[in-house]
Amino acid sequence: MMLPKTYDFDSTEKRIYKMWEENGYFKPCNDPHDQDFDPDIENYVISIPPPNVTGKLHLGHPLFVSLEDLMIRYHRMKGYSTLWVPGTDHAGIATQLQVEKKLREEGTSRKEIGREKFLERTWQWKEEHSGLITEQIRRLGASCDWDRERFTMDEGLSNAVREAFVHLYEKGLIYRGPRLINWSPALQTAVSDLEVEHEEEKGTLYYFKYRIADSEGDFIPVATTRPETILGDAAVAVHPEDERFQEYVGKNALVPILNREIPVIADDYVDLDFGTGALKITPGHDPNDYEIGTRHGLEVYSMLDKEGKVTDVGGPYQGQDRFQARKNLWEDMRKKGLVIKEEPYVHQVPRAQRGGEIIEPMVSTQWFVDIQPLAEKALKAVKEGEIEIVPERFKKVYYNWMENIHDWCISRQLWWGHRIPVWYCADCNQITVKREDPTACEHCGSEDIQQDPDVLDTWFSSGLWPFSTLGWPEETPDYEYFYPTTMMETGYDILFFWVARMIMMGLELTGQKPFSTVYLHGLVMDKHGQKMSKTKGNVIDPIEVMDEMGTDALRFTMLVGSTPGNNTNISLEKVKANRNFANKVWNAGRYVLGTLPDAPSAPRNEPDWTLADSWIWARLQQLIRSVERLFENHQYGIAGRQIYDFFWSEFADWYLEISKEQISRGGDHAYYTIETLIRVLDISLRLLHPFTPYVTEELWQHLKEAVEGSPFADRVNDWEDALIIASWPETREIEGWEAEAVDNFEMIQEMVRTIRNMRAEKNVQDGRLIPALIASTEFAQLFKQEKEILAELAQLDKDQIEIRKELDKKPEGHVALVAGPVEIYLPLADLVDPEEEHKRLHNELKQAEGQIQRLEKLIAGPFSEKAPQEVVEKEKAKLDSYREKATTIREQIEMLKKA
RNA sequence: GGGCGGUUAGCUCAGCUGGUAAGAGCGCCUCCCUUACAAGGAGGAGGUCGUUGGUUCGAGUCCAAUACCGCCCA
Repeated sequence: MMLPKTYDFDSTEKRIYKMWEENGYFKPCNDPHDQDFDPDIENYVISIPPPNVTGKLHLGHPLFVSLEDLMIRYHRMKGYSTLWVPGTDHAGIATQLQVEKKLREEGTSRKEIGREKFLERTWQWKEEHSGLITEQIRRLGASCDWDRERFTMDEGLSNAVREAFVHLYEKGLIYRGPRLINWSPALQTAVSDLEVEHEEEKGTLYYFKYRIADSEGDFIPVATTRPETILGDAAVAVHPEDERFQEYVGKNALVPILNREIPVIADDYVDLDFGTGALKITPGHDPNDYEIGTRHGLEVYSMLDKEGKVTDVGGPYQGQDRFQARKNLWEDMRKKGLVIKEEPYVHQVPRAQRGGEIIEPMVSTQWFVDIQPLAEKALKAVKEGEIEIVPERFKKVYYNWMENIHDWCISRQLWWGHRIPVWYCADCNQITVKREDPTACEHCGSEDIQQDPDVLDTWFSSGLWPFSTLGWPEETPDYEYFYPTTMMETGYDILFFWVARMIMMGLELTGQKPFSTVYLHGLVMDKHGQKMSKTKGNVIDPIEVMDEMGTDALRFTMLVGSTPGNNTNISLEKVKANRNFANKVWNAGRYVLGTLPDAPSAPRNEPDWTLADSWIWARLQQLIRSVERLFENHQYGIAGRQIYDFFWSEFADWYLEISKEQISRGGDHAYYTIETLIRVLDISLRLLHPFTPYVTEELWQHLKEAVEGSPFADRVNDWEDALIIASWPETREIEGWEAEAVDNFEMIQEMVRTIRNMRAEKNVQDGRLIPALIASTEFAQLFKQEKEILAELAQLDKDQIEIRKELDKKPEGHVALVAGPVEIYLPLADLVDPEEEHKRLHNELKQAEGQIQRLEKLIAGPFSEKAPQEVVEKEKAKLDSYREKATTIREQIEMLKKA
């Protein structure tokens, strides 16, 4: 069968994916649901970081999918019972916003249609859109077990959420109360600290007078970036050691316009050098002030309502929008002579991660997780090495966050999500917290109970993901066998959102770590390291990329372009280069398949391996060992690059070319060369499979089929039905012959390069075979043996190659070349310009002499004594070869002079 | 304010356990559409590895300062 000249990913990918899935290759090879299940077989489990159920693929997805799929495929080939659990989360805010937008377009709203109807619509929306993202993940080649796909709002996972909530509540780790939280006036919900971003923005610093009560004319100057919050001030604070304001401490100050009396307090939180050195304290609207307020027992005034409008606390400004009130109040204060000055000022503005609206810190009654006890355990698990974090530096970040953690506000004033399992009794005012929906108050039996209207933070449910997806709280077979999971692979940007919370929840709820290793990847940026955004117009759509260049190209780009924990800059040029690589693999495969018909049906003798055979085999074994070591250290990018280099620069560029000559000899040479081609290609495809699954599977299938119909049919007896489940190449011990083979082959390579170089320099026409005279004491034997190969690769006339141990006389009219200790003479008399030759040889001599000098100095120095013997020997050998080379060049120059 | 990362060829980046005049892809220059591949082949130009100091026989790699860029936390 003839393969197309170019790898056609378009016609391949869908077919291959379907074949994998239909054959059940994505399922664990040892499944607790099977008859012959063996609980002792080692497993390897990843739960996917669930993407937003109604989301669309962006470049972050190919990165994590490629990495996780690589880990899974590698371990599957190694024989682990691998399970990759796919799924999506309900993304409370994002999804609700999408549906609300839709409703708006229809001229209605969520409030208008009511909760029940709204949820119906949202489920409908989810059904319509959830297919997209999973379809796209499939397209990336993800080998996850789709039969185990989960969604955070599935029945099972909802039970898990409920169990978690009630468990924590019963343990006293969940409480409800008024606290300062981050409020989003536009979304009309509380959000957690993590969902607020602090951006530096230009603003104004407003200076004004805080008058002292009963002390006409006295005032404390105060500066603020948010004058409207003056309405909620509860104190004026000065530094205890600040002499300027000492006399006022203990007295009262008058809130501008409102004339409310508030105390002047001393607290060393105040920065003496900032602003005026005095601070207004607004416990109801600033986290730091809230803490100071708690310390000093200050009143908490809430001067803004949930829509960001001034409350009755603000007296005359009641009902005004927060920004309007700022203007009006400031204007009124100016009229009263309380304004000192304004100056431009850059300050941190809290904005909603979603939507970018300015977040309003305010006091609100919400549900919280008492996080300290959970954090302690989570901290310990990482500190004691029970959970490994890669790269290691993120451990510090993790510790720092865990050690300064704040209670987690988990209630959201949304409709889309897990409703809080708490019921309030209208009769006795007590609350009922239940795993099953109650029909009556558990305290007084009243049936007049109402469920809390709020839902839980989406991250509350995703924090349970590694175990809820396996069936927890039920002790399912999956949960028992696959939990704890092995690897948590995700972006470092959600270390806190996700990883940290999963560790806390996992340890608390299951009593076990949720996973052994955390691997954090970086973010995907554009080719200049800029964040991709619609406004910058630098967004790359992965779907388009796959359409144009294939999935393997995109995956390989992601994998080799990334270093753990570092951002990855991606550009179409890079993807293109890797598309070319996929095509290279394809064509090398085509070539190997094409050689099979030339193979004799059986060898006559035991194999007599050529230098090239030995070399490529030694290099391949080296590669396998290296890849193994790199995979163990999670250095997937480097591993990929090494495989790429081996395949292209050694296998394709050298061995394939040499094989043509060896096959043309026929007989055993042809037989064993073709066998080597098959073996090296097979192993290369196996190594490459986790990186570029499609092209390797497709090609491997062709290879298998072709070999089955060839004299080598018995070689594929132990090949599995598909590459995806084929065994991973095993590392072999070094047998001792390898180093010499590699050294000798490298000598051949140097010879060939030297001659090619000269051909190019002298513009010798491609295809023109030239004679050569080669002299080397050490390598004459080798060259005689490899004469055909040399001729083939350097385009020499093999009948006119003369190889000698030494020359009694240098030939005239030749171009003289030196490759290491070897002299080469090419009879290019017509092309030789003595002057030019002299210059060239002189340059080479100069270079060699430079090296000699450097090495002599090195060896004469303390290096010889202090460096390991091996390294010293290597340098000495180098020196010798440079000396030889220099001598040869000098002789050649002499020769040239005579001519 | 605390912490982290980056700074290597024109561009984008590798460089794992320090080993000896630095690698890749793209771009550039010369030649070649040879029966695996022009999405290719052969050859070439191009870098005092941000700066300064230190450790070491030996530093792009380890340590310390410093500059610039970026990120996280407060």
